[in-house]
Amino acid sequence: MYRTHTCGELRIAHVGTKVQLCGWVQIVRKFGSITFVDLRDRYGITQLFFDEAMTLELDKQPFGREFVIQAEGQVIERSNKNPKIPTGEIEIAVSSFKILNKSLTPPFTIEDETDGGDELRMKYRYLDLRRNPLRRNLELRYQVGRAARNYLHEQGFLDIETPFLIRSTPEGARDFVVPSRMNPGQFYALPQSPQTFKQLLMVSGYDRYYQIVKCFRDEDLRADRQPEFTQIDCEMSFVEQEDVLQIFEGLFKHIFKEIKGIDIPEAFPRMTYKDAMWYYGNDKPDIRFDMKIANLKAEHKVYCEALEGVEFKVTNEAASVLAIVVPDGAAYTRKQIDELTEWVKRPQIGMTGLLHIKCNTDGTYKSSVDKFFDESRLQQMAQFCGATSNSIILILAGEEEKTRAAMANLRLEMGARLGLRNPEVFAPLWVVDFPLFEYSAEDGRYYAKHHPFTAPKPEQEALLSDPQRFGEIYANAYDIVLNGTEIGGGSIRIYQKDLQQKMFAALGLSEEEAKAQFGFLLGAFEYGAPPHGGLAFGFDRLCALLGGDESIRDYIAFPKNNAGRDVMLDAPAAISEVQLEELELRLK
RNA sequence: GGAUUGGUAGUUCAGUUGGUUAGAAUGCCGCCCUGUCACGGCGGAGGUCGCGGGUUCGAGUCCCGUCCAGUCCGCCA
Repeated sequence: MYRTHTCGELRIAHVGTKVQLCGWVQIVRKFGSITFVDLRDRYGITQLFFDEAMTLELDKQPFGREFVIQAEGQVIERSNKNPKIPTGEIEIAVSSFKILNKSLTPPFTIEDETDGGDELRMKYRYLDLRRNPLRRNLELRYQVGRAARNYLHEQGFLDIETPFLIRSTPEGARDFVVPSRMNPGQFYALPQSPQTFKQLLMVSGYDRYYQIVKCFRDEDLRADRQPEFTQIDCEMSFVEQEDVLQIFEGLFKHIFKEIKGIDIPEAFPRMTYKDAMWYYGNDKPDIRFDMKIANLKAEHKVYCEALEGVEFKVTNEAASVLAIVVPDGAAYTRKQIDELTEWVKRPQIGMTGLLHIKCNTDGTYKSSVDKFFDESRLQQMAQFCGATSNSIILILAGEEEKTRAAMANLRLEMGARLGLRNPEVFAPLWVVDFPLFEYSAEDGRYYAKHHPFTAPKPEQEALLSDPQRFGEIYANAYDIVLNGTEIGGGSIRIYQKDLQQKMFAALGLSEEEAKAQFGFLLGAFEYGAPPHGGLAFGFDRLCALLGGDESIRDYIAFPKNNAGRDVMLDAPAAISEVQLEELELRLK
């Protein structure tokens, strides 16, 4: 037996007990002829006391940080207690010890606030994972997964595995591909999601399915995007959108209750995609704070009459003129406004300028466009924006999509600056009624907004045969959004063969292509496919948000860097000539 | 594919207008210390300033290229 207790469990009540502990040496404090050693495992830290005789034993061999040791001794009450740690009232009077393994000096400190940079921490991930913050994150991840499984189990869902080696499809993200040795020149693809499999399971009658499952996308990465990531993937039969929203709102509330101890009794707010774009500039509004966008002008249509009949090129030539009201902003200095202007002019935002109107406490207005707008027009605009006294109205003007995206970013930035984006406040909502298609001007065609298996609103099915009106079609597709992050999305699916074929055709797939790539699904739809729908949650993102972080990297035990590399394994890497030959991949 | 920030001791960073022998903190090593827990005191070792080229009497510092890392845009149905 190596140990009788962990390093986190001994208390004053254990005094007198003979114990054996194992763990890593956090720090050695030599104090003349006696020695203190903090011994660490994932449960905590316990202080070991080496008296004069034991210190002499210690000094006989190299000993230092991160050595793995086993120590035996009696639990004694400390003469100087440490209230900062749970085991701080006791220590172990070591009577014998054994060095189980030595350690090099670690390249960074194994402490909550480490001195290690990101790159180093990634390279020595196994050391980084010894640190409390990472350990807590992985424990949180486990608990979130457990809560989800418990809830879904209670709701009668079955966890069914689906294959990782599947077929590449053209729609959506790039696939990771895997060459097949037994089928030279042919490739598997790793799934971007188990979408078609879960639909087939519905056809097979498994009417409530879920899986916490890895998905793979070969696209460029971000702080919240990894090439392999985990989804809580769910699908249900004989449901309408309302049923799906109810079940998964319940899942969400259950997770919040279990993980954060937060009760959310009321139903989540719902917002249409149109409203989200109109009032927040994107389809994942952060509703922890208000600051809605005022549409003075949108898609060349003027909504605020103050803009009419003014010889001002910037607003006249813009497709959109959007504004937000920043409370207490009337006192902004020239310097602050210039800095905000520079902020919106950064290439990532890409605006050419920022207009403002100060709404002073004395009822007067001072703006950067006084030359063009008289006092009454400024007042009219302020009223339109709902501006209160002592605020500043920030205005962006330009091309529709770009301006809307820029205003969404500016809104988030101002919210952050005003401290309105508290990570301990959670504001979930459903965004519903997504458009079925999204037009790509670059490719001159429509793409599925969600995916090609999403059903149009039933009353709009007929429009599928009229490409001129694709832009008008909406879907029973929905996202769940938390604090400005999309953490899940889904839809009611197509379950009739004819409709699915029409959808493929609308997306530019010929009948042959559709049959070659999705023949299995079309075939299945001929054998009694039930109406169904579902959704998938981004598990990594959900965990990061619950942990109060933006980046998902520290919620994944072994993540990749932003170039998709595993710097610990140094993967991806070249493979041998023999492997290349077996796979018939060698360039001849 | 693009924008941007960074790369200097094991680590985290500073390094002025281009100018003597490139610094600090921490870690590491040695000595001292019987109640520490961010222990303390004294001493010491530790550098191809990412790499290549250029400008210059002289480059950590300026220029060009390149590699690596971070953030963002494009991309991510």
